[in-house]
Amino acid sequence: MSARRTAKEELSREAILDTARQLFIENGYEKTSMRQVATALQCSHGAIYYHFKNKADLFQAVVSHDFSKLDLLIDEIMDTDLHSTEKRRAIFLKYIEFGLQNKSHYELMFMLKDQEVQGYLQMHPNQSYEKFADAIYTLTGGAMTIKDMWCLFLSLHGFVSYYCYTSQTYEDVQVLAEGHVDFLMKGM
Amino acid sequence: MSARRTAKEELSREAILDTARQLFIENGYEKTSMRQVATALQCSHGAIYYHFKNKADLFQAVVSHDFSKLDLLIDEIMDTDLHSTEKRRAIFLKYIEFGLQNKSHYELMFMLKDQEVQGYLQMHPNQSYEKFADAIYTLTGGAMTIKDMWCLFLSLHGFVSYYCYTSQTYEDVQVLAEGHVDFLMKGM
DNA sequence: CTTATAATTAACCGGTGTTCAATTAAATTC
DNA sequence: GAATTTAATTGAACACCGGTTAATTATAAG
Repeated sequence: MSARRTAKEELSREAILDTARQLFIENGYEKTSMRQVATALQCSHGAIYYHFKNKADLFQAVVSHDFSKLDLLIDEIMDTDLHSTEKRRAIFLKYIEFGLQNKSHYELMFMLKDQEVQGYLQMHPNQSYEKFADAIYTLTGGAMTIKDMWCLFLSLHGFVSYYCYTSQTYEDVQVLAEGHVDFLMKGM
Repeated sequence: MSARRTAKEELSREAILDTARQLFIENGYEKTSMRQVATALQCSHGAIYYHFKNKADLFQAVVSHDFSKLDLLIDEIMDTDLHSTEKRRAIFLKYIEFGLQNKSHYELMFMLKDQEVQGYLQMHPNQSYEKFADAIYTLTGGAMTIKDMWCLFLSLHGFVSYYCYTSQTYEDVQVLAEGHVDFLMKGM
């Protein structure tokens, strides 16, 4: 193969990010290798190092881009004209969906303590909880205590956290997720 | 060094288990190597293979031993003469206490992603849940659905899982734990 | 034509789980 | 007590895989 691709086939930063994202999400940080990413991109593993300093840097780039997605999803729901109870239900479910469709991101936010990556990522894990709590607080008209909101959050987190460690996708456990959300709303 | 140790310094299965447990707990499954275990034991890495078939087998042996602890704690509560509602509360709280007082064990039991080991291990978390579910089922006189029980379990798991990744001890979050249990019992 | 750019490839270095012939201590037999 | 057998341990070797670097080469741009 030629030592440099033709213009149209040039490796773009975006293409690397997209492929890396997919693999990180699928297999997690540690079980995704630069060589895997390169193979999936059909390029050499060395090429990636032209665009990203190292593996942690690549991961950081992927995650920091996706980090605002959850906030956006919550905003979207808040902007619908659903009834507030339904909005609440939708947010709970969306939270689970997001967590399980971005398992490795979720791990990073709430569960990972890898020092190698930690150095690169100075983010607040509770940032996404704040967004969540604000929304729920608004939707219940302030009728819910801070404490109960935290319990609710932890109970959702339990679902995500558990299924993060299985190979099941969100689609696989969607019905269970809906049941879990119903269970929690019953107690509110 | 001689090719075989003297009788008193012979490598015992128990010694390997104890050292391996410590390392698995400290660093997790994937970041603990057979060579590390051997180094800590001051023996050769080959020696371990005389006592255990392979790494997953060693890990399995460590974890299966520790799993029975939780079952015992539940039995203890069931054998008290508390009222069934109080037993329920006590079991929930004990579950959290166990999880947070054995954070690394808990991680090993419920939060390990390794495919290689999950095959070996998946039986145990489920078995441990069965114990939990049986107890709750008995205490509610069969009034609770299987589904709701699983939700309850996941909601407890959420609490443990979250605080597993903080430096806080069970004592630090005991009040919060009691609140969480109350929150969940309210919804039952 | 020259230069900057972007890709390839080999290589380095350290790590992994696992196997196995060789070795030695202990146990058993004579 | 000596000879033999058995059991436990060693350490080298195997066959990988990992991140990262650097020299090299081919393309595009100026």
